[in-house]
Order: sequence, then structure tokens, then C-alpha cells
Amino acid sequence: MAERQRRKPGETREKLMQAALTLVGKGRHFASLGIREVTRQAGVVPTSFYRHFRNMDDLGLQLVDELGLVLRRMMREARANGLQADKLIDESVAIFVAHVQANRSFFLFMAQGLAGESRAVREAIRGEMRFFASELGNDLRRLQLMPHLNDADLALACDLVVRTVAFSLTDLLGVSPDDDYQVGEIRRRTTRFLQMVLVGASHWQSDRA
Amino acid sequence: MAERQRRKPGETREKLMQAALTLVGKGRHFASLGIREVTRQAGVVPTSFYRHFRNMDDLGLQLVDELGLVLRRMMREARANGLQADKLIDESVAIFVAHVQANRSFFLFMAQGLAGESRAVREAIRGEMRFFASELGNDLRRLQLMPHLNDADLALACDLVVRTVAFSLTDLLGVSPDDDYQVGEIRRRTTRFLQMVLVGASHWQSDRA
DNA sequence: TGTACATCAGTGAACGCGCGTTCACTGATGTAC
DNA sequence: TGTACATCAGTGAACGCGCGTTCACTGATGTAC
Repeated sequence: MAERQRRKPGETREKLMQAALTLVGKGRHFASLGIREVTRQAGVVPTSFYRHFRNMDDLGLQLVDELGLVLRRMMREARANGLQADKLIDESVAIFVAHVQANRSFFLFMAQGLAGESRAVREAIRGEMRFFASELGNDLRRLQLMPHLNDADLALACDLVVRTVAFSLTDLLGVSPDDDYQVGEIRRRTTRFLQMVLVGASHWQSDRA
Repeated sequence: MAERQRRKPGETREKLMQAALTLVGKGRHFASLGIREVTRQAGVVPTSFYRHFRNMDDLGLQLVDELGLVLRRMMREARANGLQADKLIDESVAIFVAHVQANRSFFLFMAQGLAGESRAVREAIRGEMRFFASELGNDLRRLQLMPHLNDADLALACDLVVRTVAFSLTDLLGVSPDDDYQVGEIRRRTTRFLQMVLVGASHWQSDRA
């Protein structure tokens, strides 16, 4: 049965990463996944694993890279989606929720990785969040939405925004993706959190002693 | 070698839970721990495990209960430590950091559990956070620090505070406990996050459309 | 207070199984000349 | 363009090991009378 080998370069690699995500999507924790389990899910012989990854940690790191692409795509969509300050928060949160629903396994992996076993994965995910926050800072600067804040305080506010969204992520992942009511509640709640943070940022300078 | 059985009631149970925490403290993820591994760490025969727990999930749930005690102790200390609004944030954050350092394994377990494999553990930890937020709400009401907020908005602000602190927890757990500089940076940063949130809460009512 | 018995929390041996990893192999694709 | 060879990504068999779990056991403690 050694038929149809070498279909496309990297195909098995893709299948293995997708298999790990699928298992995470089914409720498993990445840290508890085994090589045989992942190859089984991928429909591939266990030895194939070593053609592409040194171990599960290595696979995790490569998943973070792909996660970065997902996040960048989300950011691009948020930027394209009109930028009047009025509905900015509302619509950005809606886009965030939609992307999480569409890439649930990826975001589950991200949430797990934040407190995960591998230091490298943890730091890679933190790095993605930092990048996200700095891009947000650039946007706010460019739109002149927080002109009274110096660079450090703007970065502080952006970091707080990203953290708040990241925590909402764990809310979102805790409810069924089909439960529209709960998903809507989380979306509304996240929007209000962000509003409160931005109100704080607006009044920041003046309140500093 | 069947000597010295039945020392104190619950002694082995304690040892097993402590062993799991010790392994987590060494960098392992709770989801990847096995029964034999935990009993080995506890210096106990594998079969003893079943005298106290049905499986690892069960042990995890019982750890959450103990975590509740740790959190309540922390809350009590924060309350006792003087309550003038002036240094309230500063000192509360300092107490938080001190407790995390003193119970690192517990808080590592908590951070892992938030996105963990067991739904029961996840919800138990969320429950602890909700309790924490509601107690904070009671305190703020009693001290009349946010008199302009209605109950729902006060709860919102308290939730945001607790989330912000919880995220700082993962920062804190990511650096060496001996690295005073980094720990200090996280403490200062957390303080400023909370200040920004509370500035937002102070100006909340007026900014609502 | 003493005795008989139930319960409880420990022990060690044993089981079958799935794990990670190695090895030698195979055949398709890429490359040099 | 054709041929020879290297490389790459797949395969299946095999290994030794640690895993979760069961079982029958033992002796200390608690309880009834």
C-alpha cells in the first residue's frame, strides 16, 4: 500500500499540524497530545512525524507561526472595515468574534499556549500579542484618536486593550460556538470593557499627578 | 516495608496534591501529568492514588478548592491592610504579587486551568474569579469609591479589574521569581493598568450616550 | 473496660496496551552532465 | 534530451518501557455491645 507517495511537498506536514489542531478543537489540551495520536488523526504512519518535526514542541512552535498569519489576516480585515471612531470598537470586536469562530482550534491553541508547557511557545504567543498591540498603537496615532497620550502611555493603553480582548477569547472559547445568545453576550461585554478602557485612556493625562 | 501506615488521616491525599503542584511548579503542565508520575513524586505506591481520587481530573478539582482558600486568604490580607483610596491600588497589587510568589505552584495551576482540558476545573476557576469580583464590588460600594456607577456598571468595572490582574498573573509566572527587577516592572505595570481602568470607571457614567 | 468485628488506607505483583523511537526499505522527484 | 545518481518523504516491523488499572493482601483505627 505504498501508493501515491509524495503528492505535494509539505502535504503531510500540513496534515499533521491540522490533526493537532483538530484534537485541540475536540477539547484536548495540546500538552497532553502524543506523536502517535497526532499521526493517527492525520492518517499517517507514526514514523512520518519525524520527517517534519523533532517533537511535539517543535510542531507547537510551527503552529504559532501559522497563528501569526491568522492574526494578521484578522488585523487587515479590521483595518479595511472602515475607520470612523464612532463604531470602531463595535465593529472590531465583531470581526474578532467572527475570526475566532472561524478558526476556533487555532485560538484554542493560542489560549492554551499562553500558560503552556513550552517556554518557546509561550514567548512566541506573547510576541504575537506585542506585535498586535504595537500595530494598534500605530493606528491610533495615525488616526489621532489619543493625541494627548505620550508614546509610553499609548503603548500602555494598547497593551491593556489587547489583554482585555485576549481574556474575552477565553470566555468565547468556553461557550458553544452555536450558542448565539452567549456569544452575543460576550461580544457586548467585551465592547463595554474596551469602552471603559478607552474612557480611561482619554482621561489619562489629566488624571496623572 | 509495610511499616507506619495510617499516620494521619488525609496525609497521603495531601502528599499527592502537593506532588502534583510540585511538578507543575517545575514547569510541567497539569494536563500532561500521569498518575504514576504523581505518586512517584509523592513517594507513594501507585495504587494509593485510587484511595483518594478517581482520576487526575478529580485531583484537579480538589486543587481548585484549595486554591479558593489561598485566594480568600489573599483577599483578607488586602482588606486588613488599610483602605485609604490613596495607596489602595499600589498596596493591593503588592499583596497580590507577594502571594503569587509565596504560592507560585498554586497560581501556575490556576493559570493553566483557565484554558485547561477539564471543563469542571475551568468553570471552578472562573467561579473563583467571579467571587473575587463580587467581593471587590462589595468593598467599593461600602467605601463609596464609585458612587456614580449603578450595580451593573460597577460589576463590569470589577470584572475588568480582576481580569487585568489575572492576566498580570501570567506575566508574573513567566519570569523568574528571583528576578526582582522584572517582578517590580510587572508590579508597576499592573498598577498602571488598574489606574487606567479605574479612571475609566470614574468617568464612565458621564461618557455614556 | 475488654472483646469482636467492620472499615479504611496502605502494600506489591501483575495485566495488557499504547507510547516514543530506531531501523532498513522503497519509490518518486530533483540535479549534473 | 537522456541517463545516472542523490535526496527526500513516505512505509512497516520491531524494541523496550512506562502507563492506568485490577486484585488480593495486611494491619491500624473506629465502633458496638
